[in-house]
Amino acid sequence: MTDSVPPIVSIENLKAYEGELVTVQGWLYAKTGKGRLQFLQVRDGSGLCQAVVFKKNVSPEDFQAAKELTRESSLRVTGVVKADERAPGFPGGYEIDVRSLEPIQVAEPYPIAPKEHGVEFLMKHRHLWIRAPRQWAILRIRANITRALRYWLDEHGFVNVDTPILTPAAAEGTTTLFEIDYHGEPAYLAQTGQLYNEAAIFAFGRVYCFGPTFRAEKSKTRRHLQEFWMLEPEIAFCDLEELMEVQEQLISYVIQRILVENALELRLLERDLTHLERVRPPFPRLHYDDAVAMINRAAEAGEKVPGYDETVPPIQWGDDFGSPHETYLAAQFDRPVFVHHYPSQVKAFYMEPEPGRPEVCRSVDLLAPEGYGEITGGSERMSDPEKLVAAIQKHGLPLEPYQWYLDLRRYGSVVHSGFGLGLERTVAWICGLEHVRETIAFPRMLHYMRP
RNA sequence: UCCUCGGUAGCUCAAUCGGCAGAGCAUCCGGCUGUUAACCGGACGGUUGAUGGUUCGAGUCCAUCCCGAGGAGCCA
Repeated sequence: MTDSVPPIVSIENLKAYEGELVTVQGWLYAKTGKGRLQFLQVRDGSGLCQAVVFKKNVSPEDFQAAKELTRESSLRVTGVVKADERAPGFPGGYEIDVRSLEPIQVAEPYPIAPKEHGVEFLMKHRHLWIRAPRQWAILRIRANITRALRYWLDEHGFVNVDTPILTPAAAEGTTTLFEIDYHGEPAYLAQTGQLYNEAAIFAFGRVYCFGPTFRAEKSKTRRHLQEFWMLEPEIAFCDLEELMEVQEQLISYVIQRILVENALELRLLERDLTHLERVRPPFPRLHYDDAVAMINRAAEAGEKVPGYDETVPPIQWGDDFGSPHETYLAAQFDRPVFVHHYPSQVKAFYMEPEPGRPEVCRSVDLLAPEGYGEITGGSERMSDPEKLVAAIQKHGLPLEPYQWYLDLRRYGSVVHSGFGLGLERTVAWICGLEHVRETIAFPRMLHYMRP
């Protein structure tokens, strides 16, 4: 068997082949030449490892080929796996002592150097930028967050029901929507699947949808995209308190799983893990009344908003929080915090008013720590048909398009609740990123959709 | 939509008071047996975002526009 062809192995599995002859196929991330020695850093999608080409160990042709390889050239290298503390890469610690190599394509000069670049340049080369180690780590974590979210829901009796992306009207009647031509009739890209989820719970009990949503808002901040992915669970026979329990269980599960399964990626991102390790139930709960009092106490004392370089602005009871308010509130806790019972006037029409205190509703937002802002928003839904009709009219919305939605309250209405989780903000928080644009392979931002 | 900052070599940036357009990296050539964004020597590299104006002279000052970044509002 001495003439057998060496196996093609993944870099993440190199360790298992120590001392053996293997082939790795991938792309050249970086190269350092040193006379009769060439260090090749090879990526294959699963990781990155160093391949060492000694002139005396390979044919003259192969050594010359190694010298002529450019960054991002595709290649196969065959050699013996050796443990070496000096070997860079991820997982790292193992390198390939090359015996032969086969360039597949020698790449043209690569525009992205392994050093500092500006945001504009990198975004224009997003199709190439995603090859970089940091982006690789982020997008792998994103994929695993998605997997963990779905896994937890699937294991807890939720049925995945996909909701439409093309919709006839605004679901909440608030935010700006992208309009398209639906065979002569105006239609809109969905900003939420919630109303359809509410129909689905009467068939399946617990459901979730998970897909892209669209907001045509002129938002240009580190927390906003025009197209983002939202996970929306909806649960029958569930009130506000139970809704918060579901959220803290789900989010804690995801984070603890990422800490274990993506330790390598988090290390690559140099993420401070102490914040994430604390994310376990229960999360603190803060009533809107108390939040307002906290903010105004801080405003009076002239406290600074962390990372904002301005003092906490005062707030009137009944107003929604601005970004500085949310950032200040979240900074007062060492884990995500629920803020519940917002004023009804600043929330959507379908949220259940608090019995005996209709000026507030049974709504809840989850604020992530470290300034990442609102990552979920949800509520107990109004279940009484007459109250819902009144709420729709009070918000100045037409009744006719909501007839099917009102049907849900006519045929076996029950207490139910749901929430939406912004995937990109969650990824940014877990990865410790400055901006959500790096949390999705091809972000859609204000006036920016190429590539 | 509003506020603030920015646009100079492929990339990251410098250029004093308005006075010769510069450096590092990348690329190419040569050297080096343990490099980690290697190092040493050499070469190549410019419509200073666009248009108009002020001036003997504009990267620099003025006006308008284009593009980008951060923030506000709104939201996940």
